[in-house]
Amino acid sequence: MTKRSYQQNCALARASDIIGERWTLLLLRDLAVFPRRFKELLASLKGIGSNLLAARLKDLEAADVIARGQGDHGGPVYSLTERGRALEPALLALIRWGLSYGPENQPGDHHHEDWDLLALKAVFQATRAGNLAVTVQFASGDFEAWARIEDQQMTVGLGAAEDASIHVDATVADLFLGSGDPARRLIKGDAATLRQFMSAFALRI
Amino acid sequence: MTKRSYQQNCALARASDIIGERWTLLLLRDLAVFPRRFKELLASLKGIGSNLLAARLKDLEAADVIARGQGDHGGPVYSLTERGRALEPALLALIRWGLSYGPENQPGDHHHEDWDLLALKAVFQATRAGNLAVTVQFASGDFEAWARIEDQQMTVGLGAAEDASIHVDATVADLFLGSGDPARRLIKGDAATLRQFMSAFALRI
DNA sequence: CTGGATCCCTCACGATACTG
DNA sequence: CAGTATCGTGAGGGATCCAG
Repeated sequence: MTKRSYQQNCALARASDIIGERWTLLLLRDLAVFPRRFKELLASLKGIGSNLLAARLKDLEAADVIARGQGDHGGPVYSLTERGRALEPALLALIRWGLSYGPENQPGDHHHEDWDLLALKAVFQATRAGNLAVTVQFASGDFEAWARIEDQQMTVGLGAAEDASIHVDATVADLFLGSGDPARRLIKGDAATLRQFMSAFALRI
Repeated sequence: MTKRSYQQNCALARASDIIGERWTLLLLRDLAVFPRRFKELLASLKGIGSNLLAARLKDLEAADVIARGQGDHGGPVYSLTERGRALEPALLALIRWGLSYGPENQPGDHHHEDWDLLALKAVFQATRAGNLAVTVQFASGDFEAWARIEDQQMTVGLGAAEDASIHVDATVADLFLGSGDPARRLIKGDAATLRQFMSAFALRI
């Protein structure tokens, strides 16, 4: 397995050598939200082929972008290293650019609710957050995730957050792109705070 | 020419559909500094093959990322559209990440001085610039470029800037990575201002 | 059953030759 | 000079197989 390289002494070319191959950015997108196992990645990256996924994981691990750990179930779990997490600003910048093509769904497109969590982070505007401190719990079907704003920083994650003061019966897309008053999604918490939370994001940039 | 797509309703996947193919980011890197003609791109992207370059240019033009214009010499010249320029933050973020692998040259790597102009923009720190307003002219061999700081913004370009108050006999790499006192590169201008200019960049982030 | 490895076919890539 | 045409090669994609 001899890796192909652009052979250019340029930071962008070096970055492209590592994360520029097909599927790699999307793979890192998934890991940016939560550690994943092989099967989950295979399901998320529809069409990748298990051999290619294995090769990508191996290369990224060798490049110190991801690490292979041990999950609760005993099997391997992949997560970002520090260097991998350092990619997040670049991912968010690319997402912002991609959003300029509109959030519209193309017929036949796949969709995972998890992806919207990173998109949400991409359109978060620290200056709009003020001194807001809140954690919002999303739940819809088998999708369960949270988003927290605190100290003008935003963090997201999968699963349940114990400190969530607001619970909505919605995915991220439901809440931000759905029709009607978002407040009707509320299961628990204050409608005004939810509005304040939502106003911290600029869907159109 | 049916384009391959990830078919995911995700901004990052949509961005990858457009600028995620091999060579594309490097091609846009070149155009981000200056409009280019076919031959120049072919020379910069060593190894691309003229058919592939032609295909990439066509796809990017169709996606409204680049535009094909007419140069002084009568031949076609490619430049970024507004949407292409909107990619710059993402390019700079990727460059910053790539820089964490160090600026060291690998044996056999190609290098164009132009690439360092974008890298310089990537490590520019507005907060360090203060109220500095200066244009620095680089010249070394057939390389001629300028970098301007004004209103805590930085711009770069190829060629000569009439308003350059500082002239150095150096490439960007010479000035920032070269050994010895940078001031000895001065041809015209104030050494203290040059130091101030250089201190507006954080090569290590 | 999960986490891969192996195989094989196809297509995108890369080099070169050629044309307006 | 700016591409187009052609073609060999290797990476990608899909299915299947194997080990823990």
